[in-house]
Amino acid sequence: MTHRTVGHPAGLPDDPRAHVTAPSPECPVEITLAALQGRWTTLVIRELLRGDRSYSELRAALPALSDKVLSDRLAQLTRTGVVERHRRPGWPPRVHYALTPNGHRLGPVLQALWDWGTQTPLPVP
Amino acid sequence: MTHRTVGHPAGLPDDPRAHVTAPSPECPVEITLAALQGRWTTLVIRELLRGDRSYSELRAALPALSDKVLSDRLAQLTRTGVVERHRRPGWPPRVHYALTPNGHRLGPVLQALWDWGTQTPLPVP
DNA sequence: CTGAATCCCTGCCGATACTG
DNA sequence: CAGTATCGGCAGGGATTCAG
Repeated sequence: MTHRTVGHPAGLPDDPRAHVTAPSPECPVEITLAALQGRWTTLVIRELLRGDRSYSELRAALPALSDKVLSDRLAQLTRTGVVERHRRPGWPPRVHYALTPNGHRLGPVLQALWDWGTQTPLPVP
Repeated sequence: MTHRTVGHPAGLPDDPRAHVTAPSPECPVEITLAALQGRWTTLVIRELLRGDRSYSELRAALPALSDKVLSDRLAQLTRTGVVERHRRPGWPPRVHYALTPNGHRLGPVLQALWDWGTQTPLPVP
């Protein structure tokens, strides 16, 4: 959502996207949130941060995740440049999924999310 | 979503939430994503990172944001411990919103999201 | 001024069934 | 094995209107 949150530690000196007054898909914050968006997304990324996985390995690791949503998530992550598909020719079909370099850079991002969550009491519903 | 993303830099040595196999509201990553969730949320936080704001100042800063969604967001952020409300007695009613200490700690989180987004090419639709 | 209540519409996600 | 097709329920969010 277009931030220049605190100081200018790492962003451009005066990025115009830091001053937008409405949600914009070009804002870096929204780009990242869009990549992480959707139920199960971060769990799939977590599995792949531990190493490459085939489709069935992902299904086994996340048993409650349906085929439809799993392939949706893998397609989304492929579109957003987080994940790469690798097809092995022959039979039976074998497809491996691996994080791209960009995908690996989500490690620190998830760590930041984890850290804030551990310092925060659960909201009282 | 329950991660222990890379190594154990800051999390507990063996937090069970790092191994959950389904989305869980107790996972620190999900707690944070829930706090940031929803359209306009991060823009509201950005405004408040720049300093306290009254309701009408927030409306002026984000003109395309409707009353309903603005009060929804402020209620959500209050529930999640990010924002505090301060009513000024008297007339006309004046309400100021300010980040809590926890809210200020979202600065580095948004910075991490910003940084990843700037290193990532926009997906080709 | 600062919201809450209502209505409607859209898009997500889960379940099930089917294909290369 | 690795997906796609289809359907339905439900929640998110925008516009408008009403209230303290």
